[in-house]
Amino acid sequence: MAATSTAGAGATLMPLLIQLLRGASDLASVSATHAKLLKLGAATSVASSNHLLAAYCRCGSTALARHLFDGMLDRNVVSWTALMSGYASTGRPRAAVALLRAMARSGVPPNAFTFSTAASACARLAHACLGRQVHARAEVAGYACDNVVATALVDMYGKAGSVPDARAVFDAMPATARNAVSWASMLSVYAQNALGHDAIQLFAEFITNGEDMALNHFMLSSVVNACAGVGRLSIGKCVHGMVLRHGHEDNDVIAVALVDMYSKCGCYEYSKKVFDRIKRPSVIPYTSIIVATAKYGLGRCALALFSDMVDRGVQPNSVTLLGVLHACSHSGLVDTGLQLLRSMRSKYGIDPCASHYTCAVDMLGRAGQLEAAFELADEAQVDGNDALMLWSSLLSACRNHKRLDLATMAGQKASEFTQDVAGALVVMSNAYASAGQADDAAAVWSNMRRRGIRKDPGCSWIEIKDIPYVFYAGVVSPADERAGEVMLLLDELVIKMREKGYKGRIGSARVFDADDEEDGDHHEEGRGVMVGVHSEMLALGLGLLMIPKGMAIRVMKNLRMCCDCHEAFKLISGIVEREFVVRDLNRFHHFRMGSCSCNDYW
DNA sequence: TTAGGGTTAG
Repeated sequence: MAATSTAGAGATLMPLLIQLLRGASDLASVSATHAKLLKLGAATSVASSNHLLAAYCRCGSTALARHLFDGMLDRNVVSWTALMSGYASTGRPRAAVALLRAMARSGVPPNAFTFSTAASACARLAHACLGRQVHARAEVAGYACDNVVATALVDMYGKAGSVPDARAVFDAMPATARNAVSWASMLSVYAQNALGHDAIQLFAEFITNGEDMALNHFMLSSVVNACAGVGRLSIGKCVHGMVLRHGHEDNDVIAVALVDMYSKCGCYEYSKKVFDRIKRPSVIPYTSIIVATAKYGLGRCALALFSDMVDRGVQPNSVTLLGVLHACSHSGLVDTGLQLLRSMRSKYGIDPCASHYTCAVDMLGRAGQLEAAFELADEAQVDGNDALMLWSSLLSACRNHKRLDLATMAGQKASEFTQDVAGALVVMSNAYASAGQADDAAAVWSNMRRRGIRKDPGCSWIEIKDIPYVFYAGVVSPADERAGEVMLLLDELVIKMREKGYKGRIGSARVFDADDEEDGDHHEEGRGVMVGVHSEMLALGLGLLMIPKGMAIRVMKNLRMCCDCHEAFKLISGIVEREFVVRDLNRFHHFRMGSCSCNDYW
């Protein structure tokens, strides 16, 4: 009789206890509820065990969840999937994938929940091979066309860097199955894989085809991110308008994306404005603005933002400190930077890693303290790709400071650490060239050509009336309507620059004098002629022709700007009395009235 | 029991 009454009480209490479990986020309350269920004799049913399992996973106790799972007499698909999800979300995605195999052996058939969880685990691993196996299993089981599974697969392929596979899964989804999440996932696949133009294209498609779906903050942040990557200011501004119209201006993730976008599009002031609107900035917004400030060469402002952040009790992370070091590096604040590197651990509890050392080595190298840079590089004790980066950066510092003896040493060190054949060859050819061994350098290049090894070509681009124009060094297609005009304009500018004493090159060949006999073959009606003109010069030329006076000309480049082009941009900004903003691989240069914001320290 | 977004040197 007593037993019946307990069972009766259990039946009444069960929904309440399940409700408690669903809302529980701390281990203590989950354990307490577990104890109550045991007391009621209701803890052994599959349903209640599954609720307990999920609750333990939610509060991060996968060990307890596993213990419970192992003791279950009967397990269904929910039990397996809940534990899998627990592993995936607590940093053990490999264990999650292993569970999928164990599940197959156990004979419990997986469902859509299982496959989307497994795909998400593979996404965390960024492991295309494992992901493909999950995809194949889902296909066989007939769940690959489920919209959640397909979306998880899109995300997985994207995170694993297989963009065409992601797109194929997205394209295979029936249009009616695609929802805001699937579109947003595909968009972020492009954005995360540095395919900003494709992301923007997809966004345009979404706006045209998917008007019935609400434009959500995930999509907005991804597309802002894409605009940042490719420097499409006009689209970025347009999306900012959408952010405001859809009421997402208080979303911190979008705000950070906007800070980053404006900064990467050369509009530091807008970037700062967006940052200043964030009510209580956390570490990521602070880091973002510090990095932006550093890239504009405003080292002291970046340091001020950093101390403001610390004063407000926001704990910096490893990326923040890298940003601060970067600020010191680009503003010549060597002592401050070194102090920070030495006190990272004691002050902020963060151990310097390869990236911090590389940044500090770069800072010393930039300042010409090459011996100290060598010592620090040796001290860093890094290997693999990190070491390649570290020594390559020191190599370029040695070259810039014309220390050819040290350049070959750094080049030798760098090439010890690379498996990338092309990378090693470029490093070595640079080292030879710096040491004045031009023949050796040329031999390396011809060896590369013979073996069909290529590096990505340098290019620059400029956006004019919402259209991006891309230029490669020395490549001006005669079919381009304005190519002739661009070359003519550059010719004229070079003559004016020469009058001001410019001796540099703006291409792979020197700028010729009209009376330069040696290069007489290139003469054309007595005018100086340029061969292999650098891509940023071509972009600037088109900008000067097409962008109305009074508007700044913004040029993007995928490599570092060379010293000669830097000098040329300075002079031209004075000659034509216009402002230019150049975003190169590392930072910004703002040219105005014959000088640059970097004060020639970069 | 399932899917999506932010900062990172050279």
